[in-house]
Amino acid sequence: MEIASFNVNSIRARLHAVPRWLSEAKPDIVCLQELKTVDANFPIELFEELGYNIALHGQKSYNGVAILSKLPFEEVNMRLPNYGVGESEDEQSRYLEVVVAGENGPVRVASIYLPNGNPAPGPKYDYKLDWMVRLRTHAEKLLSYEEPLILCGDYNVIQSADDVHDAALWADDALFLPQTRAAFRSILNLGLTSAYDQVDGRSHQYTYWGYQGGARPKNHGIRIDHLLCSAQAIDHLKSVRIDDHVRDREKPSDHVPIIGVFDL
DNA sequence: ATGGTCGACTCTCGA
Repeated sequence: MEIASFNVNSIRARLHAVPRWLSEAKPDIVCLQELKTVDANFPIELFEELGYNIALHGQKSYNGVAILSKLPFEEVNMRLPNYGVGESEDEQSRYLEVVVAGENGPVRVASIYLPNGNPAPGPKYDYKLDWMVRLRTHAEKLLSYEEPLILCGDYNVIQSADDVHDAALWADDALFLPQTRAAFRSILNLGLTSAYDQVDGRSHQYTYWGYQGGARPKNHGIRIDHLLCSAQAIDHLKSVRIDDHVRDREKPSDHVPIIGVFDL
């Protein structure tokens, strides 16, 4: 089973780029982020024609997540539960979770668009940190099921200096502040492994290059898109890749897909 | 010499 994460930066601006990549890569499950549209304007038929079932949690203008799956959904859950942290409801569309039937039992997959948090400090940064606490609490609950679990998404976290071309330039950014990295580590420390880190002998590649200042040709990128895996998932991981060539095509997203191949 | 980000949406904000 091939499972991918792809922040598309507006699904309607990517009506060529996303289907093209899907028809080449043929992943079984794709977690999309930053749809930037309501469900009614999502191009459902385009992806159904490629053989996908679609779970949607859109929002006008900002955010929005979806999961495309060749396997039917056994369960679909929108929004992170509040767990008594921060605001009363998770009103921004940033979390969608499904269960599909794998060959050896259920596989739980989530599409996550973690808040950016800039400028920090400030209310947006507080929202990011609160959201990370809620995600941690929820991940702890999901891990208790002892199932293959893959939390895919744009985490908006630069985990280490190896994941950025010039750490000094990002020192004060919400994606790289020590508090952000500590919150991310505490999620990993529950027992989740980033699929990419599991593959030996690879120097860190990036998953995002901004549109400004020739970031892509200069390779001024960051690695912020991850597949976080439970033990029951990581034990079945065969390979991981980042399809960074799609960043050089016409009208690209600023992110590229990351794909994990699992024996599940 | 000029312009040097893009997307959604009213034109400025978010990333």
